[in-house]
Amino acid sequence: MKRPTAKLISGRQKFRKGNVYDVNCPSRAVLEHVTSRWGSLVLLVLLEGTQRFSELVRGIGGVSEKMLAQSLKALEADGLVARRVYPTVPPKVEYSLTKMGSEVAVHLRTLTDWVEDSISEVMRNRSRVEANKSAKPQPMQA
Amino acid sequence: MKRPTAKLISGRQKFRKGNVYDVNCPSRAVLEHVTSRWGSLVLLVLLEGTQRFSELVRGIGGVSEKMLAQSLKALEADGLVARRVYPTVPPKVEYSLTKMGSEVAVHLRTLTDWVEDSISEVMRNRSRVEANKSAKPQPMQA
DNA sequence: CGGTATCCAGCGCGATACTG
DNA sequence: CAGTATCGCGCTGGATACCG
Repeated sequence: MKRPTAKLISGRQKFRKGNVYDVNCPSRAVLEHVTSRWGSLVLLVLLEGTQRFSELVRGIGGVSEKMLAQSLKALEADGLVARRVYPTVPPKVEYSLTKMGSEVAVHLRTLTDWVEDSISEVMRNRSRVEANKSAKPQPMQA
Repeated sequence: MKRPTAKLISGRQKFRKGNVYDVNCPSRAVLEHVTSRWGSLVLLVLLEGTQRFSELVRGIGGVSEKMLAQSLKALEADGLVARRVYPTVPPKVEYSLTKMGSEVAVHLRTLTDWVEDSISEVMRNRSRVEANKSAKPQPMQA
C-alpha cells in the first residue's frame, strides 16, 4: 500500500482528479517510480541496451543492490522493464526496456540532457545565491 | 540543439564523470531536485502560471507547507523558480518559473503527459503481475 | 551471480507552535 | 498569509548474512 496512514491534506483542488496533482491518482505513483532516485537512472542506463544485474550496479554510481532490485521490481511491475532469466549454472539475468519503457526513457533522456547542458548555468546561480547568503548575515533585527 | 557533442555512454561502465551516472556529479543533484517528489510537481503547477504559496499548497495534493517551502528554496537556488515578495500588510509572495525553469518544466510536462496517457496500459500490466503473484503462492510461512 | 531477509542508523517528513 | 523552528515517528535505504 502507498500511504493509507497519512492524513490527507488534499481538499479543494482546482485541478481535476485523474492527473498527477491528485494524491491518489495512479499516474502519480507511476510518475514517482519513473522519476525516483534510482528508477530514473535505471531507465537511462537500459536505454543503452540490455544489461545484467551486476552491470547495472556498476553502471549506476552509488546504488546498493537492495535499492536496485527494488527499483527493477517496480519498473517491471509497471511493464517498463523486461526481466529475462537464463537457467544456467551461474545464474544470469538480463534486464531490458519494453516498448513502453523505451518511450519513457527517451523522455527522461531529454530531461537529463537538458540538465547536463544547463548545469553550468545552474551552478552559477547557486554560487550567486550562496554569495548573497554570506554577504547578508540576516538584518533581521530593528 | 540539445547535445551537439557525444556524451556517449557506450555500454562500458567506468562511469565517466560529468554525467548523471556519477554519484558526485552536480548534474545528478540537480536532476534529483527536478525529479524529486515535490519539486517536479511544483514545476508542473508553475507551468500554468504564477502562483502564490497557498495556491501551490492547494494545487499540489498531499504536500505539506514544510516540504513545499523546502522544494521551492532548492528550485530557487538552482535558478529555476523566481520568488517575488510584495511588501504589503498581509504578506504576499508569488512564485513563477524563470526562463530555465520553463525549459525543464516543459520536458517534465512531456514526461508527465506520457505517464497520464499510458497509465491504463501500465495498470493493466500491474494487475496481470498481481494475478500471477496470487496464482503462485510462495512458501513464505506455514 | 543474483537475489532475498534482517537489522538498524539516519533523516525525511508531518505535526505543532511561534514570528512578522 | 507566508513562512521558520523544533520535535519525533516511521520509512528509506545501507550493511551484512545467507540461499538457489
